[in-house]
Amino acid sequence: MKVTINDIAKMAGVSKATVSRVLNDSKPVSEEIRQKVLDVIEKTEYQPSSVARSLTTRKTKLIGVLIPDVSNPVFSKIIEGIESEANKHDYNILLCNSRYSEEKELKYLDILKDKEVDGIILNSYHASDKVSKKLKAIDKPTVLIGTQLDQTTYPIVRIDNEKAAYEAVSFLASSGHCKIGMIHGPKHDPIAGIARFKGYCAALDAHEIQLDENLLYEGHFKLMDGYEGAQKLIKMNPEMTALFCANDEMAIGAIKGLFDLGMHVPDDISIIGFDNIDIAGIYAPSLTTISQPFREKGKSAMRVILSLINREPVSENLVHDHELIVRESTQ
Amino acid sequence: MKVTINDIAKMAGVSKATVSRVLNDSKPVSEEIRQKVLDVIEKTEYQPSSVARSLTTRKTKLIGVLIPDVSNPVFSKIIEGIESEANKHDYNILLCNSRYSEEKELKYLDILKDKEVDGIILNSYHASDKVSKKLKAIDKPTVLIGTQLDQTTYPIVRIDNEKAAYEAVSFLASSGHCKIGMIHGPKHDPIAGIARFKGYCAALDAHEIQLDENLLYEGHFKLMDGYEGAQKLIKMNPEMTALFCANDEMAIGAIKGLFDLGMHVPDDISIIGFDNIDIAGIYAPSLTTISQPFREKGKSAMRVILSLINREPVSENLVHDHELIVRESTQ
DNA sequence: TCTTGACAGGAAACCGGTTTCCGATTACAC
DNA sequence: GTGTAATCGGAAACCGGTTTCCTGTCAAGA
Repeated sequence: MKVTINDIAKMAGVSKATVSRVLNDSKPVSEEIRQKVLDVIEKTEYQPSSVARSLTTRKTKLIGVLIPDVSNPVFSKIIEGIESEANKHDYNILLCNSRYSEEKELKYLDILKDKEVDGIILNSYHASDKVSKKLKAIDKPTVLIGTQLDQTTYPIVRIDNEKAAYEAVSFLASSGHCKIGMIHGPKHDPIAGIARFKGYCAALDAHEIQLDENLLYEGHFKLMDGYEGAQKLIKMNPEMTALFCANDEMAIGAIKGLFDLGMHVPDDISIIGFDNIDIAGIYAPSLTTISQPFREKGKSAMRVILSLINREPVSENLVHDHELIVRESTQ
Repeated sequence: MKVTINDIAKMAGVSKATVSRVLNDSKPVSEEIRQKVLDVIEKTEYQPSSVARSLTTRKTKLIGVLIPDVSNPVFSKIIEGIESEANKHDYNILLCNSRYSEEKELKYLDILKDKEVDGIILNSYHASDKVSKKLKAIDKPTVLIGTQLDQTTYPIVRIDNEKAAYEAVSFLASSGHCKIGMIHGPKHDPIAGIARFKGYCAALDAHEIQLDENLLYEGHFKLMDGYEGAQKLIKMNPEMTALFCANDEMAIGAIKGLFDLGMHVPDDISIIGFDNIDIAGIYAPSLTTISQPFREKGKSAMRVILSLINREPVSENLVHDHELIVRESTQ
């Protein structure tokens, strides 16, 4: 049977209150008794039950991390950042993988309430009203990563997606391209979908290039979206010389799609991605892309959660730096 | 303030025992009272505290998953499998990322004990005696994935690494290659290190090829290990026509390393990897490799844990199928 | 010497559930 | 009408900690 605080108390000949005090340094205990208690604890390898402790302290040392897809490197790197920071402060990660389903997101929010996590880090895909409402009902320290929620004021950790897209497209325009296509994300995604598209528009505008609906294709960040999108766009616009993709996966799909039509990157067409995932640097041709610090974003989010838990002031809007990384896929 | 079972009891005019019975169907309750209780629960949006429940039931519905690196797709896919199966049965994942450090592995095992998880899935990197001992002390349902631990009899979920490596190298030999190098893993890794190397030896043996120490290079599964290893091997053995790498990352590194020396895959040299990570199919040239079902392994592990928790019999050794996927990097 | 205050440590309440034990009510058989 | 069994629901113990409250002891000050 597991040894409890009562066993320790009996064996040390003290009350369990005293044992608790020794464990937590919550009140002075004479050196003599303290040593006796510590000896017994050592001998029995006693480890207090965090479940019991949580019941009284109302703290679980658990942080719920809700993301759409663990196996997507974008999210797993964020998790890694969160974990490393959490670990430093004795917090643990309750992993919630929504698989891009709103139903699962909502279900997980219920679970997080039930488990009484100390904080929630939300990287949502379906930033819906329902999610927003449920989150409010849970009423725990919450941070959003790359997510926008209406009618809420949770701190947000992000990069300036619009500016980053602006820089990417400006780079293309400055390099002499004027027929620049874009494979953008879905409209319901305010971050990777809308913001990056806005940046694209703004850059065209700044370079006095007319926005052309025929140069646009909507994808869902999957390889095949890039593959099909690139093929469709180049067929409709043989004069297109550059293509901006809202993420690296679609960019690589685009390179493949164009290759299968006999076109070569960057000789025939320049391509820029977004995110700088590992493959981007390894792929042939290596991918020009926007790099964003996923691990750092995770760490920031965790730090904000800690501040919220400790009721320290936090900034509402933590914008991380991005960087345009020029490689072989553009010219 | 949070609403508790006592509040519900008072509002419904019953005892909290009755509320508990309604919640758990643990004893018959008259329809009239049941409805009254359910109404109050609905109205108040009451959700019982899983912390309090865990204290009495001694069950946390938490599964500790200990892996070396979340951001490695190999592991994140396993996690995905675990999560999807766990979710079906109302279990949750406590994520433990050891970052390949034994110290962190041991620390996390302490945390798992402290948190009183219902089960542990261990994909260890340092399968040391200390880990083994600590695991025994925790005394919880445990499953190993791709890990060997001395002096223990935990169920193991795995593929037949030796046979898979044997098939890969046999494929090369049957294709006419007889100078076949290998970039293998470290010797302290009984699975991806030793077993795959053994398979390599066995295949050479079966094709009556002499093992040549000069054709071997030890790496740690990193891209750069493959890059440097391939360059070193080809310089020492210009006659080498095929190279088997213990994982895909090293294989891709090898392709790059050889490319930078002016050699082309597969025209000048054939390369086989291991794992079939996403990049393998996308890379140019696409990689011939051994595919293993990571998600399925995760699911299996979780199923075994569930069986252990329910005290059902389990098989000690769950071997999943692998598959040789022939692509462009071999000829 | 007596009073006062500081301080260590114990008893007990409490956190929010589950479960055992028991009593009250009702139904049924004789 | 009485005895017995079945059934529903309440009181209380319990899970393993933390914390409040209180008591007894001892030292310092008057």
